[in-house]
Amino acid sequence: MDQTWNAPPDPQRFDPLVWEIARQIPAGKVFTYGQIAALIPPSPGVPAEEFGAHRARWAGSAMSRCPDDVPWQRVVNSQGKISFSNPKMQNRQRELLKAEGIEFDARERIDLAHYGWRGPGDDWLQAHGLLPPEQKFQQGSLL
DNA sequence: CGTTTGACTACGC
DNA sequence: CGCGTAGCCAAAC
Repeated sequence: MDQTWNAPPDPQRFDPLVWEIARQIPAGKVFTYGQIAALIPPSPGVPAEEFGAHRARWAGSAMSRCPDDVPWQRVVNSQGKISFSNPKMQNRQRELLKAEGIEFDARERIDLAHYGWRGPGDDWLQAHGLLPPEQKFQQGSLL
């Protein structure tokens, strides 16, 4: 539970981008915190290395504050597991995902190879000022 | 005002 | 494959 650095230096820019990307995730698919964050350009003044080291957690932080129209249940961690520590919330997310046709294995894990979303199209990314195709997912090594 | 508590991930055992 | 650790902030109690 050592959370370290919870929020980006520019949540006003970062958070809305996280939410907008999450809104693109289709029902029946899931995306990870790290994958969302990997599409966002580094915050001004933050070294790429440092940004990469914390962005996934920052994405989680942004999701904790997301507007009602964001399908928050479709965002899981890099292991394909639900990231809530609160059991009540874990159940809520699991039920919502099951209702969308997503299956969990015996260890409460989702098979990302099968249910993982491939991400927004390059055209969409470009239109939203996000990372160009050649940099997509390549910043750091996070998922 | 000190403590507790987090929607993460990679990596080493 | 499961479990612990680093990272070392900040808002809510």
